[in-house]
Amino acid sequence: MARINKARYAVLGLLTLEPMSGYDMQKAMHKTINHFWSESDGQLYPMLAKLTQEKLVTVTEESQGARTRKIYTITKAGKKALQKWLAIPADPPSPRFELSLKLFFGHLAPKGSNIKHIKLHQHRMQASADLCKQVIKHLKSEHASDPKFTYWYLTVRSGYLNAKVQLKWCDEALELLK
Amino acid sequence: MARINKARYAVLGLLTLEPMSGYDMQKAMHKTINHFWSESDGQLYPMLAKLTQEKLVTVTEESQGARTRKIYTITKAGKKALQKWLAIPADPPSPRFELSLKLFFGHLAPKGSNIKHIKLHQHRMQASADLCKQVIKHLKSEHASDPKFTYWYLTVRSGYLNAKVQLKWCDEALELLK
DNA sequence: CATAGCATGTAAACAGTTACATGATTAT
DNA sequence: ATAATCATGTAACTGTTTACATGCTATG
Repeated sequence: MARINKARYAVLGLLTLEPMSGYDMQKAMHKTINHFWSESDGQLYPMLAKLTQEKLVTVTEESQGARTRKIYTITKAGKKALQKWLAIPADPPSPRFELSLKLFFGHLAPKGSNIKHIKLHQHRMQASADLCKQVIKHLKSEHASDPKFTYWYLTVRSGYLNAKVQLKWCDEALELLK
Repeated sequence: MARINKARYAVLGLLTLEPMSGYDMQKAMHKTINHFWSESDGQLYPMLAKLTQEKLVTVTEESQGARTRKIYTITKAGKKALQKWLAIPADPPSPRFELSLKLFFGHLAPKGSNIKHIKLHQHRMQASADLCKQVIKHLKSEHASDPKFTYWYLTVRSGYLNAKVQLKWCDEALELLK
């Protein structure tokens, strides 16, 4: 079975929101899909170039003085490719939870390090839950009538529930280990 | 900052349980750390060879007739390397939830495909929750007095809670989309 | 005039998957 | 006999991160 490159669809998807530059896309990623998807800079620009070559996006250069921005726009073919991918069932995820891996061998770890790891995780999950809560609030007040609202909401809701249940797990874990 | 190869520590960690062959390790992975960690075959054998070269593990060949098995044993240096890694805080995970990515652009998807994806996810999460439940039961009856018990339990407990909250999310999502 | 942010990209190295290749042993 | 499982590995490809490289523009 051929492997499917998902970075390309993340990029194509973002370009359906509006035409933008590579730099814009970095920021857009952080504002939108960051809870459940991430691409590194090193992937982004080469992917945009590749998609241009494949005619799934087009470029227009916009210059402001000496500086030029390359604005990418998705083509009809690009949108079709995205829609085709959207219909394909997701691969079963192959999980990589470093914390669990460390904890599984926790009896070999130096004293206190397990608890330290869990407290760090707790801190991150609290931040994630707070952020999701904020995003949901923002979505409800600004985008409630948008046809995309339900879909956007569901992704953030998933992030929120995950963070919350991880916080619950942290409490249990700290109780058990102390 | 240098990147840390985690596959090597998964391998070293499994070898602390008991000496085993590459083939054994594949099975051991499925029985133990599969809920939160996975390595492909293509990683495993080269990694064992590499670790041998670095003297973090040793090999002894065991022959049964014409067939030979290579049994790997962790060395003192290997155990030290593992313990050192166990003390290092985990990297913040960079999430890759394909389902969320698809759903985020769900308004562009063909009719019914979003719901199909969620139902598949629901099915997988139910299977995962059931498996975790079974593993917990097994742990409690067979390993309750093992000093590793608490750590093993916590990893499975995390998997169970995650699966459960995802099932809750599936219910909400299906309700919203129907 | 220094600093932060805007803007685009490349190169090297490493990680990871898939498919291929080979052959022995055990159970049906 | 034949199928499943034991057993070890390689090669090719693709994905991904990190660090590097360059230079402009706005703000204090």
